[in-house]
Amino acid sequence: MPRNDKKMKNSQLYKGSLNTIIMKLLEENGKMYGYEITQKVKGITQGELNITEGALYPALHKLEAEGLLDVEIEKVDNRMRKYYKLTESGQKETVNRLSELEDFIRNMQSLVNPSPKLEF
Amino acid sequence: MPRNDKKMKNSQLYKGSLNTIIMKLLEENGKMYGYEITQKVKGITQGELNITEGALYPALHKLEAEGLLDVEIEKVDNRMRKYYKLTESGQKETVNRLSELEDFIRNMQSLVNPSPKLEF
DNA sequence: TATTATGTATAAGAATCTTATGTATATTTG
DNA sequence: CAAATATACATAAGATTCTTATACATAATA
Repeated sequence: MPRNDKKMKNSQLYKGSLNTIIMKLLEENGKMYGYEITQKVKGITQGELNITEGALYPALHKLEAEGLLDVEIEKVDNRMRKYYKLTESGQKETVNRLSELEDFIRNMQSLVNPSPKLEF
Repeated sequence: MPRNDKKMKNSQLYKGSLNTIIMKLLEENGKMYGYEITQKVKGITQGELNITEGALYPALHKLEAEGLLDVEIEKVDNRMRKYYKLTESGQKETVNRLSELEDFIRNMQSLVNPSPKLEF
């Protein structure tokens, strides 16, 4: 009966990174639909990151409301798909978000793996 | 009049990483007090990450309540300091958290910087 | 025929953080 | 010397993001 019994062991660390992930994937692939994004992320992370629908769809709607994404509905095999792509504004913002992500990763690496103290 | 005018441009990306940062610093430095942690993080990240008290102190209290940290109060220069250190349980958990962080960083790098498609 | 996969959606609640305060002492600056 | 800044802890209200659960619907598979 339970339709969704896949265990999400996603650590709290991923919190806050979903928007950046979505925008990066759209920048790379032109247009994608929600379900496709979840599968793509699962593939790239070898099953380690499973985006839940409860997180994904509200995020997509919000990015659209902010004018960063455009949507285009298609019907494939009698099933609805909502393709999202970056707007011009979204493309510019993606550059900023990716830059922030690089800073973030660099900072986290500095914290976790501090450069060894110089000895003389 | 405004006592706290430092701008926190911290992106949402850091959300969820505070506990891991705290535990790693304690693992590295033995014992630290709250204010010291904020200054250390600011230093390591060259001012890019400023932990707010509103995030830090509740996090420390929670880690203590979970049995991962021990606290020890000292008075220095007539000012109170609460030194925190990892419990045994906290040390074990730190290993897990750091492992999770490494996975997280690796996955984010895979997403942002995908290995180029092989061409023949 | 029942389950799994595909596909989108929302609501309730949890977790984490920002912002704004509050309290107190020490040090530095105008 | 008075005011501002630095040091040091604390909490409450609200925002944001996510998990969990549920809902609906069609296609493919067991």
